[in-house]
Amino acid sequence: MATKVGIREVAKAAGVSVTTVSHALNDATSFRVKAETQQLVRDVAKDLGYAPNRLASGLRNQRSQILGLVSDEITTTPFAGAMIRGAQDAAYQRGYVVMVVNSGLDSELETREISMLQQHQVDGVVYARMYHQNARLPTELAGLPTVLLDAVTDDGAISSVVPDEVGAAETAVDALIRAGHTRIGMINNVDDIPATHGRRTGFLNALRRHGLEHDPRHFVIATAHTQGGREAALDLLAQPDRPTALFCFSDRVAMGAYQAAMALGLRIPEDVSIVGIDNLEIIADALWPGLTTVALPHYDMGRWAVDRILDDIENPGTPAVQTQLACPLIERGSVGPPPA
Amino acid sequence: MATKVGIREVAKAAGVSVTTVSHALNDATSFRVKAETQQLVRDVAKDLGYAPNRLASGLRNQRSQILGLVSDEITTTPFAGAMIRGAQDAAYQRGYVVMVVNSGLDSELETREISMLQQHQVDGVVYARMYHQNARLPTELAGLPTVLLDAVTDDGAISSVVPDEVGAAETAVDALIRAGHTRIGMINNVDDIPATHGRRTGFLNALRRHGLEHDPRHFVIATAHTQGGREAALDLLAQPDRPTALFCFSDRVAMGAYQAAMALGLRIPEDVSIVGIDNLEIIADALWPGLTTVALPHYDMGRWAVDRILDDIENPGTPAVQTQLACPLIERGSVGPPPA
DNA sequence: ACACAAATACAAAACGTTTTGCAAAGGACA
DNA sequence: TGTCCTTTGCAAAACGTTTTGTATTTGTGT
Repeated sequence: MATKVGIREVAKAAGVSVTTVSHALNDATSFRVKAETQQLVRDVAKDLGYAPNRLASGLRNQRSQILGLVSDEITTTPFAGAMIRGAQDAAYQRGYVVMVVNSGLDSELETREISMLQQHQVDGVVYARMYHQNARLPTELAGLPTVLLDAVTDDGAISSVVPDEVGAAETAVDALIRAGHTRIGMINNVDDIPATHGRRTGFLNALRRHGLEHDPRHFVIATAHTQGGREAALDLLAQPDRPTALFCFSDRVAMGAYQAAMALGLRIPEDVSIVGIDNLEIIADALWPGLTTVALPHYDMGRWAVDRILDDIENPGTPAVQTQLACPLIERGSVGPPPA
Repeated sequence: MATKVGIREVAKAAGVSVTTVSHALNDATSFRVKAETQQLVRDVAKDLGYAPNRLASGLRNQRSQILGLVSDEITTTPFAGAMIRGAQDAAYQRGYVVMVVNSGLDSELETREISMLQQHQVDGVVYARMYHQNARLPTELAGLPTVLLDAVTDDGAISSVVPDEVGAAETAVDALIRAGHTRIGMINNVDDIPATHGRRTGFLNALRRHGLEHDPRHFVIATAHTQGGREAALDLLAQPDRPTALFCFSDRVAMGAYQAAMALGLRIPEDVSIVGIDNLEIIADALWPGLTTVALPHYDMGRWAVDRILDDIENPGTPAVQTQLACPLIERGSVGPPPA
């Protein structure tokens, strides 16, 4: 087993001093080393399989090249996975690496975990809330480059990235309108969260923009899971002049709508069209026919967040910016023209 | 903004030397400091909000207190989330923190990412394969405490943890038998992976153990997603002496079985009972009635893996061990007695 | 009181880098 | 050939800890 190769081993092998090696490797200050020497050093380093010890360089530079990612809830949905992957991809491309902690709803635990991150001298942290709510940032994070993911602050003092909820809803409803529907129902969420309000106004916007009028009887509120969706859809579809299309708060709700349609003997999309939001592949792809839905950009939000942090690190003092990311339509088989 | 507080600030504030502070804080070597002095130092440290710089201590101790987690595929299912959470929880409890990288199927990228982890001097890595296959470990990992998660090596030279696939299948089928079923069908996966074989033998075991005979016409193979399950179940349930219960390779397959049953006008569980494997809440909870299924212990595997690594770090040379973790039955509403 | 042992605190070195201030070597011009 | 300037290489300090070897204090027994 080869003894550990550090910068001094490289220096010895190349017949130069460690200073020279350092300069050759970090070509920032590289007018101090002759081009061919630099090349030599690099070759030797590669030959020896040299890799810098980032504990040491981090200590010296006061920069760990580590980003923290604190998330409240990482399980139960694939969303967190996509977000982490986006963050990690972006970090990797810029030479950083991501430390993940998650604390559920235990905010004392969260505090301690943030402290761990700080002990490791993370250069910044993305603070992700899975349930897209207005959140206040833990005070411990003050002074550290931070961006909020899937949440916004009231004061706008810190950058944040969230899905464009109203745009998402408009996209979904537009798809229905484009297919020819004029009587469109919506099953919304009961919870008082940004998604609820955003998707409602998106729904109304789309209707208004196309000059369609909104029948309040076609707007119902349910708990945001499959069972809630089923019951709500049962209500909606049993009405005499039932809507010919349903815009559902989420894919899980949409799944309930499928069940209701099935129970009522209505075929999708021949008798009723359905569109959801989330693009939970595990559901949208599994339903029959496949569910047309609008994807939430978790991967992109993860990328955006770390890119923003790294920009801020490299160029401190950049003013905070609040971003909304677009939500693309994913077409499968659940929307068709309205029945004649 | 308070200037950064290091060990020397604490020392000055407490009126002692930095050595004393260090000894007081890491009570391992603590016969060298008087108990009350130790207490004093600790109080002062807490007052000042002192937190050690782990870059520095890691450098000195040759121990970073960081674990790497390399995963091939982190998105699309909630499994990875549960696994990460398990790993992170266990790590946190023992004072460690987890660095996550994921590389998809790009093995060259994986190599570079592992190199990043090593540059950060991770003390160990859990190498997770989401698709439970026999895997060989990247050679770069040699010499670093490592455990395989959801995969095993041929030579058994390195510790691993996987679900007890045959036990999982037995548990699922037992539930059916206990409810009184004697004609039980299985929809298995086509892919040549451990899960496929394990669940098949578990199925056969359970039948044999209860003296039930296995009707080959009640055993079908399908691609492991909803559509495959639907088609397979359609086959199975259209047979004249159709099985009264179906054991499905996965929850997604089971979802297909639901669709088939619905299409054939069979009620669940009155006309046919169904059980899956995975406990994908997003599906199992959403189906109607809820799907009885067997949970895959991803959270526990994550925990087990890091606990094993940390044991190995604290006590090097412990022989490798291959573990299978139990898979508990999660009862919902999809199994009942067979129709009269 | 004295010597000796035990208990406690301290200064300094080390971990692997980066970077600054200097010294040496090389080249050009007079 | 000598001086001066430019180019290139080196030694040493610093980042914030931990730990070893040693000095100092405190306490005990005679």
